[in-house]
Amino acid sequence: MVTMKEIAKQAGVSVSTVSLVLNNRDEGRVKSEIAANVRDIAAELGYKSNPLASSLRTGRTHILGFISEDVATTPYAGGIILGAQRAAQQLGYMLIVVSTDGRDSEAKEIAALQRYGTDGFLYAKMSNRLTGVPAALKDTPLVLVDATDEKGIVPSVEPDEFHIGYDATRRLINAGCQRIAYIGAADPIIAEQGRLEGYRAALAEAGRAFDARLVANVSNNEPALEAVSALFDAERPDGFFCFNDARAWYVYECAARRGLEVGRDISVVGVDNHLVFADTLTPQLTTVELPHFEMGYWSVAKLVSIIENSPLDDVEWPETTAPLPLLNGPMPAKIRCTLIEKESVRS
Amino acid sequence: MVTMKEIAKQAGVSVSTVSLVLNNRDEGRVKSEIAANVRDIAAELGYKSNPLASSLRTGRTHILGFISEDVATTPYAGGIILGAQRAAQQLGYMLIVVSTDGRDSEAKEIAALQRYGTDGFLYAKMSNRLTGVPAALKDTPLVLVDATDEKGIVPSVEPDEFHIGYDATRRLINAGCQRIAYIGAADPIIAEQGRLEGYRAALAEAGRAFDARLVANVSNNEPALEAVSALFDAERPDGFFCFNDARAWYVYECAARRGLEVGRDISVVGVDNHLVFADTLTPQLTTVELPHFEMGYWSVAKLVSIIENSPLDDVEWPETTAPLPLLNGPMPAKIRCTLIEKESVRS
DNA sequence: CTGAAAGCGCTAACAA
DNA sequence: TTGTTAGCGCTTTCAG
Repeated sequence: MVTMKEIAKQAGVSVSTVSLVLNNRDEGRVKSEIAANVRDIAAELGYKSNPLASSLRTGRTHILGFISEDVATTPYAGGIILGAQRAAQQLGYMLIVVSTDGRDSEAKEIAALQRYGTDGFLYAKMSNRLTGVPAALKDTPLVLVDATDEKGIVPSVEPDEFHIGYDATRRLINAGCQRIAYIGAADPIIAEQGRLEGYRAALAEAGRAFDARLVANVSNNEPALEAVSALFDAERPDGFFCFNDARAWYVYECAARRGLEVGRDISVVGVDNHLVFADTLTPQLTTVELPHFEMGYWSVAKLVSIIENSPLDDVEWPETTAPLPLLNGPMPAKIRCTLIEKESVRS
Repeated sequence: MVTMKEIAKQAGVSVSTVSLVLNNRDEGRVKSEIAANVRDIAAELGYKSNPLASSLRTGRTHILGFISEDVATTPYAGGIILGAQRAAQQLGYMLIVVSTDGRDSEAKEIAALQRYGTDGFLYAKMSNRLTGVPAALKDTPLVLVDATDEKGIVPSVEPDEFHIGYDATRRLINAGCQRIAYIGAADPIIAEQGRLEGYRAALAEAGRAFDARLVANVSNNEPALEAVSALFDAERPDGFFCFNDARAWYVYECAARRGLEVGRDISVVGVDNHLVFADTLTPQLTTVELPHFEMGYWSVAKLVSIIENSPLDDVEWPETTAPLPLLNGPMPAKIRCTLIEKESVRS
């Protein structure tokens, strides 16, 4: 590893000058030719700053901690982490991801991260839950990811749940479905409430009455299949909006057993958690894509803006697939979901 | 953060004495009462070493890099990473996971990690592939995870693919299946070859002829379902060994369409990549569990033993579910897979 | 058995 | 405009 000392020697200047130049603090402090020379030598020698050494002095490690309960075990989280990592890399930070199983390991992991001088934390939960914040994180720069602070204090980045439900239901309406069922989640999470509201709003807008019999709230367990099965037979829906793709699987299974074909006899829209379905396996499923990558990216950008006390505006946005408008016409296609940013309440 | 300096002041000794004691290098160098006193004060004050500061002097950061191509995007990897993280934590290391999409980002990520003074690297691929090793990693302590070095130089930890195929097929034979199909992968990867060999060996051992018509090698794409469907109708197998659970899904779909019930009419064993199936969704699927957690754990333990030049024996093994023996009798159940450790060729 | 002192790579006052 | 110096927290000779 080439150090500033070596560059200083080669350039015939002192280390502090090199430090000034390489940190772009040389404006009006170092003669421009010297600065240029230093930069040249640094480039030539392939100098890479040693962030650990500088952290000792500055107290900034440029390390970010990403904490999630079980997120890292699910593919769902992959995109978020990828996006977070990309943002971190572009902004000159290193992301350390830890997934904690239970309450106890969480505190331990946080402590371990803090020993490494983490500059700030991302805290992620699955499926937009209301959540408390670990005490150890109170006094650190912090952004919640796909979660909402129950006290409304900590800033967060989360999906626009209402529009997920709204867009999905609109799509089914536009596809000509007459009886649209909602296969929801049994847990009291924000995602569930928001999506259900969106479903109702879309129905109302189309002048249709809400019918509670068309709604099944199920968990990820054995009886779920029976519940969906019962709904299938009792109500004979021709459209299904599913809370996630695990729920969509139940619909697929029921359809297969009844000789119904998805895409011809019934239409299904599921929110994509990447939990169950690969695209190739379920070609007829219309998925609402959660912008996981963007969620991760945005979260890190926001965290860094807090840490560096800089505006969020000038972060470079990654090239991303163009948002797909809500189309009339045949299924399937992708529906793009938007994100919400909740500001911190404390100024 | 409480520093050694403070402890030294409180104890009325110098920092170096504190350092000696807290690193357990005090034997015969520091009077035992003083040592005890220092330890007490450290505990009382809740002293945590600052690994970054010590790394400056020692050149060891106790940071490990975990690199994987796309592993982090798939749930498959979750267990590996969890295990790796656990081992790292127990051995006093911090694990930084980066997943690279393509070749270019890989080099960049490695460089970024190396700037943070990574002590060593884990390099993971999915499904046990033969792989080359990035040039930048040549001179670092390195262990391959679920992959095999094509040159046979770098040590690796990987599943025992042969036994996966063997155990799965045995299970189907013992369950009474007469015509056992193998739904394999189309890619030329070690996992595929090994599992197929295991399948053939189990058949041979049972005195059954290998029948190529019962084997379908498919990719994760649309035609796969047709291929499985064709096999279903042409050969009418009553047992299926599937390369992974994505392949098992095709079998489920085909069965559902034909009114066949898995667990009654046909038996299915799939290798568990957690890609498609949650246990609750496919109660009748017998899965060969890949010991992802253990693979991650073992890999890190091995890497650390290389870095610290210490024997692998005294690493504490995590409590793990007892291995399930191969049972005669009814399906379903779990089959446990063992791991192989390949030693480095260079002594 | 213990402490003083140097130094890891870098930054930030302060002098010059 | 540049260099000197001190110090971040820790480890490690080397004297005492």
